Amino acid sequence: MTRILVVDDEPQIVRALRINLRARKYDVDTAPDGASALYAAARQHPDLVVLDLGLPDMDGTEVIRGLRGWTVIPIIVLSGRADSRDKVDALDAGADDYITKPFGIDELLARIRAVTRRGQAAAEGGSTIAIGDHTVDLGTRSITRDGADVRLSPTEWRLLEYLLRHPGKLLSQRALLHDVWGPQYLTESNYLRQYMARLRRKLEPDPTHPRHLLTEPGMGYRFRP
Amino acid sequence: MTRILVVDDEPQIVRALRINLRARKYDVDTAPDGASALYAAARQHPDLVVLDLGLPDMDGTEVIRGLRGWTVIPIIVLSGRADSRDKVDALDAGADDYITKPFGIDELLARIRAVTRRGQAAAEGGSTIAIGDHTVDLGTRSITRDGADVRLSPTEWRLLEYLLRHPGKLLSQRALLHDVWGPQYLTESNYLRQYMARLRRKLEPDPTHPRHLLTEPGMGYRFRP
DNA sequence: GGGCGGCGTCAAGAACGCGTCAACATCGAG
DNA sequence: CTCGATGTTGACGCGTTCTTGACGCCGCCC
Repeated sequence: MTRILVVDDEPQIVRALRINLRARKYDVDTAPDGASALYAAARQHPDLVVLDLGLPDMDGTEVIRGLRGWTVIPIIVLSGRADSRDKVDALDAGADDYITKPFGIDELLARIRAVTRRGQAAAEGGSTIAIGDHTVDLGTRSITRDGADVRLSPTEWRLLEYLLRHPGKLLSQRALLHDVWGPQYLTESNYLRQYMARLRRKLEPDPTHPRHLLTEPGMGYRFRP
Repeated sequence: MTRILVVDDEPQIVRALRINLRARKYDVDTAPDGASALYAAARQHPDLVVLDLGLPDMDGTEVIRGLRGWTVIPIIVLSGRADSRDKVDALDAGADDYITKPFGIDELLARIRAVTRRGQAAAEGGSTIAIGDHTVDLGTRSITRDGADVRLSPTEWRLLEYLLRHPGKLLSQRALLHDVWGPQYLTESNYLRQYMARLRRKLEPDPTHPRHLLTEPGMGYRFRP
């Protein structure tokens, strides 16, 4: 879950944000001033900071600089002043986005989505799937087994990807042949036997007794996570 | 140098942006409508797009989606409407930032700096990358191997940079050709073989058994840190 | 129990992708 | 103009992958 740190000294705004963000399944921490914000950030490692510039104890850009000294997590600035100077200062200090009060909650949510989406894309892009003692990463198209790489041919990859994208589901031979080889190969069950065997040799601990790449006689195949 | 594509149908705005951005040492391309914007982006590979939502030929969010289909470069949206709905739509379509007209040029510049800084931080992290016994610095475009410099041609640099900016990820031949040579070279796999060989001769300890610039037969290439 | 279809396995030729070499074109500097 | 560096093409050989056929095993049904 995404953890958001809200920094603002006005209780009613903090309350409104907390309610709205929690409703969207975000995890929310709050801090009323700059010092406690820096402390909370170091302690809780939020995934994103929503920061009001008008804090009682220190200037908002100081908080930004304090965070940027050790982390690159996104910072979205709230401010009551639409003054261009403030925006420039905050963004140059390291803020990722700047919203002027009064703002719509849906705009804030959209900007949160934009900022976190970017972070996730940079971090990985694809989740990783465990199959036996192998780790399959569909994003980078790589498979590792205790450090060593396992190489797959293009056809092997297409077949494995189709299986992994429908975990637990029974996939008919026709469906597999259609999506991996194409509509004119619907009867070539030879290929399927051939390449399922290859995948098992490369991925199953005991290829003759598969535990994840299962055969459903007369029907098709199934990937069991 | 950072290359910026400005998309707007109002000549005076385009002119003002061009002058101001050029003064800040940005490289500026322009496009008056959505179709030519998509064409120019595919052709010139800008590092950032400044996009006006009110285009004559197509909706701004359509342009965003068209770009997001193949690239992750930052997109900053300009709009005359402060309507919250428009902001949400644009950001959810894939925009990185949203500025309402009228805006101050210094605010735009600050947001450009914020967005490009983020991209660089996400891409490099430490700016210097080790590959074998060589040290590659993407910031200064230099490579050293125990004191001695290694020289690369412009095309070799573009190819190496694209590989290094996606460490561990499988990069298809199409993607590499598109981003290094351009969209009209998608089938010229000759170039790829030629220049991968050059990079390996210059960077790999044993070019015939590459340890970092790997080939995935039938699929593409991969940089292993 | 015998026939039958589905499945796993092996083997071998065909097709394809890739690395490499060599030659030519282009372009800017001296 | 000459020269060197860089980009552009074509061709060849080798290894991998794809394709195809055949065989044996097993469970199911008649």
